[in-house]
Amino acid sequence: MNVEEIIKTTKKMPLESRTLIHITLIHNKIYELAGNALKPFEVSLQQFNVLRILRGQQGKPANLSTLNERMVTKMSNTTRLVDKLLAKGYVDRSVCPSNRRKVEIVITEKGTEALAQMDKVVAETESNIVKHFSKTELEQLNQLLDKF
Amino acid sequence: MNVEEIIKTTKKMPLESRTLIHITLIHNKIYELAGNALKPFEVSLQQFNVLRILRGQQGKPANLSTLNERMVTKMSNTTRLVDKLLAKGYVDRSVCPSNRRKVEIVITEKGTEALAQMDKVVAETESNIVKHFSKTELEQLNQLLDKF
DNA sequence: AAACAATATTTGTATATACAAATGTAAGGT
DNA sequence: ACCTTACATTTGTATATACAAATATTGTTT
Repeated sequence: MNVEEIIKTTKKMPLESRTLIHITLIHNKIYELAGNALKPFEVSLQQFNVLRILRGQQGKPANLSTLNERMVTKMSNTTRLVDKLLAKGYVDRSVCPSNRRKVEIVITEKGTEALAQMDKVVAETESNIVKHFSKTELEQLNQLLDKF
Repeated sequence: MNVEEIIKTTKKMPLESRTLIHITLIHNKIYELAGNALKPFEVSLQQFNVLRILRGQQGKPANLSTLNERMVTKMSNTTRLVDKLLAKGYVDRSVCPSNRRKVEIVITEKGTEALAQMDKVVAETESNIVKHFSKTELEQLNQLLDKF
């Protein structure tokens, strides 16, 4: 990926700025490719993430706030995100009996099956995005990224 | 930045996935901090980028499509983005005399002045984000990111 | 020159996200 | 029991972005 070419500049920019623009460009690429991979399933990346979190619960229901703290969106939107998954039959939602303020969300059989399919295409896309990296380079990259 | 802590997982995830989640988290951080820095000026990051592109033109007007190809948004939204900057008096827009399909956008005096102020806070924010990196590390990071 | 295709931008609309306020429930103090 | 505060979620609304279609102008073909 050639930063200068993409943003069509010939000027030398400060290394700090270049780094941050670079990250943004890569993020856009990830977002676009993963989004495309998920398009056949009619779920957004965020919805896919929710499904993965729910699977990680291994049957144990998750509250909205639990989902929310593991994601990057606002609470109010998490509600609506779950609405979408509910409409597709991928999750169930019920009021928590011990604390009626909370809701309990679980992934359904249908959701689990769909998720397994999604995993395949997403994993493929991920490998494709990092295909130019050796294992050592990926490790180096992760160590550097940890410094942020 | 501790990926596992942020997304609250104890599981070991594949290095590929971890890398991409990492990038996403860093991008969110950049986006949030830069957005906050620009809030006092009431411009979005995208609007800031347009102003920078226009300044880079050094007086030469830019078409909408020129702006658009240097950005990450859709053409139709570039139109509306420029509308906002126009409303704030930061840019001028006129029909191109030689080809009336095109529009010519230039940054105004007011826009140039505001941009100079924005540059300061954004540069500060950028330095702050990469403050844990040495010059050599930033160079290494950029080389690795080029592989995407 | 009329008809058609290509280019540049705009408009309409659906979806996504951010922020503030409202709702319903639980817990603690008096 | 009543009042206040805190908690968990939802609703309302504004702004941002994506996608498709519409408009206006120019260039090309016959």
